Amino acid sequence: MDEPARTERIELFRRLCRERGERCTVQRRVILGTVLELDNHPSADQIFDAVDTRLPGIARTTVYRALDHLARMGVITKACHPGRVARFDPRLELHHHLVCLRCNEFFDFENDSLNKLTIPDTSAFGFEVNDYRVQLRGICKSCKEREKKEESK
Amino acid sequence: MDEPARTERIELFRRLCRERGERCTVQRRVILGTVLELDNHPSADQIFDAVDTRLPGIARTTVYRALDHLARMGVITKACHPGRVARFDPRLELHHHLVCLRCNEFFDFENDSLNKLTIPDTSAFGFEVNDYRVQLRGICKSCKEREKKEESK
DNA sequence: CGCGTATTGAGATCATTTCCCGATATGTTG
DNA sequence: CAACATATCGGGAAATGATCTCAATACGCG
Repeated sequence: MDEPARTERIELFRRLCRERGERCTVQRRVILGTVLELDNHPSADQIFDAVDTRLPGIARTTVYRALDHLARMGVITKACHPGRVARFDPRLELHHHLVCLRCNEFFDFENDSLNKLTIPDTSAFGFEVNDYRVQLRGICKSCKEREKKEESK
Repeated sequence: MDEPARTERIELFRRLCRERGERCTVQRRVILGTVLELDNHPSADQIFDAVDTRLPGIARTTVYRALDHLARMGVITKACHPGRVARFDPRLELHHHLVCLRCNEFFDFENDSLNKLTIPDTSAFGFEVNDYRVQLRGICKSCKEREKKEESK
């Protein structure tokens, strides 16, 4: 994400904090700024490494807590995927994912017609929908190549 | 899932194993049968507890390995969700999920129009799509109620 | 500027999953 | 249907990822 967009998102966070009486700490702002620079849906650990160069000595715990807070505030989101480590997504706008069922990796996927779905009525569940993601599930390029190689042995 | 459907799925597993030269062990069959009886997308731990009553003394490790194998064989799937423990889904047919971004819980959701999407072309990524899931992301009933209660304090 | 309170840092702890290796069971072949 | 080669199992240890606790600190309000 480019610099103006990052600044804008950080300002949004600042505004939301003020409105909701939440604290906009240095750590939270730097962590947010860092996530916005990473693509490929970084894990907490990758984010920690990147943040540690900007705020040396920051605690791992703080990163975990801040990421949770940022997600609760809606300025980043937690990604849905089949892997076991939490992964975060700086992209709030509608987009979709290719999910590999072999290696659990996932990739952004843009598609106009998938962006035009009408959100169905979920009130019977008392569930309030904010947005949606389509997950196209299958096998990624590198897993396919690896399996082909193993077969031919 | 009812008994005839479970038997059929286990037979499918047996057939696939034979075709692909994989071993169809007692443990794998019992673990598969158990997952098919559980709804609500059981975790490995819940599955272990349930299997332990049928094959007392089974190792936790075996359950983890078998679940992985069953997913690789395509007779169950790993679910995509924002939580940190792996969850498995006995349902192979097209269906969708309501995903709560507060508590990370998710629920099955059936919808005809969501079932009719045409799978877009992903060949540019070298990605082979098997099927898809739409995840409606938002806040579930109990989280909404809990937050309302906390607000009014 | 000063106060009350939420957040931070550090390390311990917990939960979940994976690894290692000797023992066992599976599927195949004669 | 017995014996063999090999993948899988069991058990315990280890790794990984996330959370808890509590004293010290810093944020935002007035």
